[in-house]
Amino acid sequence: MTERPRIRNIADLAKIAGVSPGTVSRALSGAGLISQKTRERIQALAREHEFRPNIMARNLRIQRTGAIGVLIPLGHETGQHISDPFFITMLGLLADALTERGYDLVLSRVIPTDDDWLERYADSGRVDGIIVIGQSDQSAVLDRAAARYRPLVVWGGHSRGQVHCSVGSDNIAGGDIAASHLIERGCKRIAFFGDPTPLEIAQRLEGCRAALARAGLADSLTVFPAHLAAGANDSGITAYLEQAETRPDGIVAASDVIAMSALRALSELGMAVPGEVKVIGYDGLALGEHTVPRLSTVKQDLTTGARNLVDLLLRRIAGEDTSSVVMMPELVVRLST
Amino acid sequence: MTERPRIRNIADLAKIAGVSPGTVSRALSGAGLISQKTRERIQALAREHEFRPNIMARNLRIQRTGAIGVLIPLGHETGQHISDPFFITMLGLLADALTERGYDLVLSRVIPTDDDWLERYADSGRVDGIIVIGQSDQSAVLDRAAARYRPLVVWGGHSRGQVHCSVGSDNIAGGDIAASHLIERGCKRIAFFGDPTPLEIAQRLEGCRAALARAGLADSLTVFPAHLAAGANDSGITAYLEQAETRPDGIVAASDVIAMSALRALSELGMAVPGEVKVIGYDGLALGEHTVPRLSTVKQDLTTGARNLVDLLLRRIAGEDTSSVVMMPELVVRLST
DNA sequence: ACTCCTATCGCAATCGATTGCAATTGCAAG
DNA sequence: CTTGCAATTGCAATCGATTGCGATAGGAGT
Repeated sequence: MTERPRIRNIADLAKIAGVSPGTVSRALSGAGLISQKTRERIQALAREHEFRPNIMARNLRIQRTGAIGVLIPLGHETGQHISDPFFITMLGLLADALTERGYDLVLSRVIPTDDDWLERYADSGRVDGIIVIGQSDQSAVLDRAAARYRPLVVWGGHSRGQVHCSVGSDNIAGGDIAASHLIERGCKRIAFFGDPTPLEIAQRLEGCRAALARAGLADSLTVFPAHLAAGANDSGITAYLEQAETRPDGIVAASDVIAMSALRALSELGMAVPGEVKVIGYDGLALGEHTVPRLSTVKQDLTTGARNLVDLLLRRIAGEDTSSVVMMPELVVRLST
Repeated sequence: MTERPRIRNIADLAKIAGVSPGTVSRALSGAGLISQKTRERIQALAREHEFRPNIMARNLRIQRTGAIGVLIPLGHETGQHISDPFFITMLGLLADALTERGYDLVLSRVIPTDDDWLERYADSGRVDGIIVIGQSDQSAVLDRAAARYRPLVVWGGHSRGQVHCSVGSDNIAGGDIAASHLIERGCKRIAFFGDPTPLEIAQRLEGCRAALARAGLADSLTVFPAHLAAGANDSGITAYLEQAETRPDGIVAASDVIAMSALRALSELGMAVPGEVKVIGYDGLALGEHTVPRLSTVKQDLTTGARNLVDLLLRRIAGEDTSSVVMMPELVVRLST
């Protein structure tokens, strides 16, 4: 309607405005020494022509992509979807936190087949920094990459001597809280449902053990290595619960999703919750509000967790050196215990 | 260990190799006229020096970003998380399909405050194409954007006269299937749980109505506008079910998540499922396997859905013109009906 | 009116890879 | 040994925005 020649780049706009490309750049980027008048005039012109500076050119010149990679390693269970509601919750929170700080979130699922998937990704130059959700069984890989590639933070557990910067809740304390709660409720035969291959799960189990030891119930603990992924569990859990000699009166699930599977299995076996068996989950997902019965759980504050992840990452990108953050989990009592 | 001067760009490598930058480019990009010998020599050199061409420069020259934007508009329920397991399932499948085709997936949550969020995003130049998950109540916005911006596909319902290219299941047929199933099971007073503001939900309701009309039960349908988001429902659903005069004997839920809330509410009210009330969900998520009782549902094949989305989008990027795809949903009978 | 200073603006190099076109090399045929 | 042709390689422009440095214009001060 206005002009035929579409404005494709900053130079075109400069021509129309009768100034140099540099001036247009300064006018549009906000900062820079430039007079109020010309700035407003050029911005108005840009708006009128619906012109937006090319981001790729900007990225090249500025030497940053404006994107953060979020990686989800699926080390301990190949071939699975990200069916865990935990991920989406975290992902949504990260998306918010990153958008707020002006970054895009590029999502990549990774199935670690070799030992340098992380370093390859870091060197690919597609992102300015990396957030890894969950250590899975890749702690060594994470440590190696962190030694060389600075802008990297990880959601997960913290262990002594760990090189990479992590954010997560105190899994040992969390496991302790869960087990202690069941003990208070009178449980004597406690089972832990979860595969302790990933670091975090191992820590939760460790906390469990500690609580039981304090109560003199150390040898009453049984461990069933249920998978984290929804759906992979069910027949196994049912079979496990059917063995009368190991039938527990309290279950500490390594995640809310596992707890959910346990609840269903118990229901099908006709075992009352919390009457005969008490069940407590881990994570504090919204999901737990909808189970039958509502799920007691150990809640991690994922909102501040996501905020911490982004905060630490951006500080690392800025060159700062940051140390890991461990948050305290919190008991949420609902109706399953 | 080898050389001090780190190889930062293609020119450095060229110097070392004793060739021109152009030759290095050709050697590394795979294609291009170049002799076997030099290609292998240069590739070996690149590997040795751990050199990877700068992606941003490549993007600028090639005029493509190699990224696809996945947008999730949250039009009808502001301030919510993406707590819906449906999203994560779809997201995971999309991530796989896109990675397979060499694209990155950049995730953005959008809370539509104005009418041109989509066009702004499209013009931002950050991505080569856009996939929108769910029409929400933004059909008009989608249509307007689609008229101008080609590489755009949408997961959701299809309606006559729709401009944008969509992939989704036949929601009308799906609603029909759900209601018909309940009718076959002997239900007389059917309730639809779901807020029909989004197009897809409205279509499911329409299908429901059609099935009831055929059975002569047209005026027995009640609609409760439950929110899609988990957690927003519960008190409302319980209150609704407590009103004796409207107590249904069959519930068609607009999503599996809503169905899950319904199951829990029914359990708390002491109403047996499927004895007193039958419940059927919609989506076919893995989640449904873990509810008590296991959830009957109308399943959409999200795997081929995601594949279709990516396929159509890439063809649109290539300049082709594609029309919408409607897939047939499928009844999955479990134990809640 | 003249000098000086500074707030703005223009110029041109730069980021790093790609690619059309021209030049060179190699090889084989005559 | 020379010519011809084709396979490789080099050259240099290009993608579009940013920014340090130098130039200019405007105003202030005397």
